[in-house]
Amino acid sequence: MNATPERIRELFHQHDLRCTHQRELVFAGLAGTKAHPTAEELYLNLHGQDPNISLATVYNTLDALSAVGLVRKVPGASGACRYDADTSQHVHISMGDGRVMDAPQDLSERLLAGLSLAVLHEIEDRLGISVSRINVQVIAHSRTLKDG
Amino acid sequence: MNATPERIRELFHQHDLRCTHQRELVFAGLAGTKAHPTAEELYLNLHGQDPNISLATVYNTLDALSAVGLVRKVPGASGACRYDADTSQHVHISMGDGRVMDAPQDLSERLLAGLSLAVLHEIEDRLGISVSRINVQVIAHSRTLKDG
DNA sequence: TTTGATGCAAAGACTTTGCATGCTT
DNA sequence: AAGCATGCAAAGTCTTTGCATCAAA
Repeated sequence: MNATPERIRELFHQHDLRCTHQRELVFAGLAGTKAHPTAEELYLNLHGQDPNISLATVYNTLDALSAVGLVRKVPGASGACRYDADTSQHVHISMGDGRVMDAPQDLSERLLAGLSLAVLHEIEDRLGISVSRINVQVIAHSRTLKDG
Repeated sequence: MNATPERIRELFHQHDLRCTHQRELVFAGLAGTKAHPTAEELYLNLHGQDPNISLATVYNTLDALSAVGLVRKVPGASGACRYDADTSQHVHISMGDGRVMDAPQDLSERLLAGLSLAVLHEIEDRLGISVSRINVQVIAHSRTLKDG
């Protein structure tokens, strides 16, 4: 999902975001990993490329980007908030240690395909709400030899 | 889901938890609401019943109870962590303002029934992990007159 | 009795904010 | 040139921890 600088500028313009050096770094850094990093992890990664970037800017930028839907906060059960530049519907696998992985795309699709749109509409109607998205999160832990 | 004191003592014993007054209060308080409160909200509720209970104890107790599976942390996108004493598989609806509601039980069941066990097993096999649970979270916001 | 839980306050982790400066438009 | 973003540090929010005391087993 490596976004070119041109593509990033385009995305930012589409969402009325000023295109600053730091924001490009943050978005490119997030788009270039599958690790769903925390703000601080991302900050440490970016620090090599621009030693002046500040953690506050990383937080501010991630906020700005999630406000317009260019990145998403991924709900990990605990600890620091994690971020993902892949905003397509896909299944997250939360490991006990806090790491979050993507499910393989084909399996994500097959799992999500089972969710009934009819039921979602009924939820909307009965509760008088609008559904904007569904998160499916698989809670898992690495398998030991004993597990079956 | 109102748990009697006897039932609570039984549950605690089953999980090798000391049955203290405070823990009973916390569990009963959580089991008696559908509001998925934060630790602080729960603390404020319980404070009326026992003005001596401390926020730290509420946190410690909620940790102890989730460690043995008697309560669950519910992933709300942001802000303070929320808790639920209903540990059955059910769908959570996260509203934009941070509140979390349960989906009506019949709709929860119908939605979850669509999730393919075969796909879950394939996730386990392919990634070499053990799946312990699935969270399905519906992101929604209250409907305004304009929405359609 | 022994062991673990409580309450308090302090420390810690994570995130946001105020403000002067600098960069994007 | 105007206005928003940045960097820094301070403040804020949420959670955990150390320790003396107390209660459950």
